Parts: sequence; C-alpha cells; structure tokens
Amino acid sequence: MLRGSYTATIDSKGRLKIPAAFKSALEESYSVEFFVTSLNGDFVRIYPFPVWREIEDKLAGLPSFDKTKKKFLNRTNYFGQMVRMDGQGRILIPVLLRQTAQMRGEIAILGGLTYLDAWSRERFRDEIDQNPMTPEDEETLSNLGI
Amino acid sequence: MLRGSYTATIDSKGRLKIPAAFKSALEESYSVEFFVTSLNGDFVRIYPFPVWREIEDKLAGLPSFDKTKKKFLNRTNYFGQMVRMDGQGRILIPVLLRQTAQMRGEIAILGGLTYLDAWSRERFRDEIDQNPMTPEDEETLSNLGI
DNA sequence: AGTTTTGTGGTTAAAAGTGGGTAATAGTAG
DNA sequence: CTACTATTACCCACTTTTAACCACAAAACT
Repeated sequence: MLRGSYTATIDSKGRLKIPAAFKSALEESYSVEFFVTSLNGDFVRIYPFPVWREIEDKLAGLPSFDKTKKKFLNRTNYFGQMVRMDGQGRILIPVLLRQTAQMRGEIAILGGLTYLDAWSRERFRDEIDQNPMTPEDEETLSNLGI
Repeated sequence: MLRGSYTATIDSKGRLKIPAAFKSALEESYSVEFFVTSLNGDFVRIYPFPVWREIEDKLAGLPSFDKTKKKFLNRTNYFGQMVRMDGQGRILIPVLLRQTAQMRGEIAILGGLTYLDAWSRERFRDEIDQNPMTPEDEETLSNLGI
C-alpha cells in the first residue's frame, strides 16, 4: 500500500526517481511496468499496470457509448503511455506530460494506496492554498469520528 | 491511552525522542510503526499505524469524489510518511515537516488518547495566546458539567 | 551512593539519489 | 529507401542521506 509523500526531482532527461519507500512496495506487489497518465494534465498519475488493467476491466462493463466512459478514456489515452522503471528506479515521463503537468525540478510524489500521483511542488502548494479546510469540512470529519 | 504532555528535543538529524511514558504505552497497545503527518503543516500528528488504518477505513466509506475526503487525504498524504521508531525510542521527522512545522530545538509532545501531537514549543505558546478561552467556550464546558 | 532507565550524541556502513556517457532505437526529412 | 537527428535505454560512477549501532551523560529510582 502506497502512503505519504516524498519529494523527488526530475533530471534534464525527464526521468523521475521513484522514492525507495514506494519502489520496494511497488516491486513487491506489482512489477516494473506502469501506465503513466493524467485526467486533466494538472498532475501525473502513475498506475502499476495490473491496477490500470482492473480499471479497464471495470470500464468494459459500461456500454461503449457511455459519455463518462468516453471522456475518461479520451483523456487518459491522450496523456497516457506505458513506461518501465529502469535499474535505478526511475521512470521516463512522457514529453506531453512533462509540459502540461510542469514535470521539471521539484516534484512531490504522493501515494494513493494503489497508485502514485506526481505533482509539481509549486502547483500542489497553490492547490491546497486555494482549497483550505473549512469549518464544515472539520465537522464532516468529526462526524466520522476523525 | 496517551495523556498529558512532555517536552522533548529534536537533534541535528531530525530525530524526535518519544518520552518514555508515551513510548511504553505505545509499545503496549500498538507497535513501532507510525504514520507521521499534519493537516496544515502547523504541527505534527503522530498516528500509531493501526489508528491511521482505522481512519483510512472510515474514509473509505465516503464516495471518492467527496470534497472533504479529498482535501483531507491530499493534505495528510502530502505531509505524511511512514516511520518506525528506532531502538532508542526516536522517530525521524520527515524533512518537509521539519521545515513547515518548525521541528527543531524545543518540542512539546501532547497525548491525544490514540495519537500524539508534536508542537514547536514557541509556536504552541503563540497559538494558545492567540486563541484564549472565550465566554462561549466556558459556557459549552459548563453545560457539559465541567 | 549505586544502579537502572532515559535522553543525547556521534560513527560508520549501506542504501538512496543524482548525473552523465554511450549504444541502440525511433522518428524525420530528403 | 536512406541518411540524419533526436530520443531513449542501459550502464557506470559519484555524492548525499539514512539506518543501525555504540557509547556516554543525565536523571530517576532504590
């Protein structure tokens, strides 16, 4: 299970280092093959291939003309690419995502249990600054006993 | 159950000593693995791993597009990292939190029954100075019979 | 006062992160 | 189809960080 976040850098060749804590967890549960994509180009989502396959299978259950399915696949296909991790635990981010998701310099890699999200650190900070926790949020959480 | 507060120091390597009173209580009820995180970067929250798992389970009950859930997980993931306590009862505070939560020098560690909070002593004083007990607070307490 | 526990600091070997070189591959244009 | 260019995969070398261990100082307890 992938949890927490680590910072990483992307080098001049566009290679993103997978932090060791995630690397070992990934190798244990999955393999070195990933489907790297994004829904809107804001940040990169890295699916271990078996996880992505499951998503595909679930989508196969929907009719082919389903609007949501079309949108989702259009986007993930557009941004997506298969990649494999190299011997040093790095993956090459596709050129398109390097640009749209600002994959250069300081990157935050967040664990999402079965996948990873890679954010431009700068952009992520903007994101959480613009969506502060409200008193309502706190109440919702407290109702859950958190 | 974790109660009361103790002072501790963080050494130059970013290691935080868990006061002996908390250490024995933690080892008894949980283990040496923790999820160290924060909601806003002001202070550090240290969850014994099983406690954190329970929170994850509770959140799993909410739909994945739930705004509050997203906000909460984004933040806790961003600041969070899994850590394990060393033989001397210390845990390494993640670099990000060392900076944002000012984890250096004098630290106050507060028990929150099932988790611990670590505050920069200086910042903690500011916090309680700026948020004094109001008459409304006192009324709430008094209504509870406290 | 002596003994045990707790807190603190440093050392060192191993692991992780970083950078670059080069051969192979893919892509492009003539 | 061929020649050229750009990109990528694979490999090697170096630097930084971390984890585990050890040792001692301070405090608490007997």
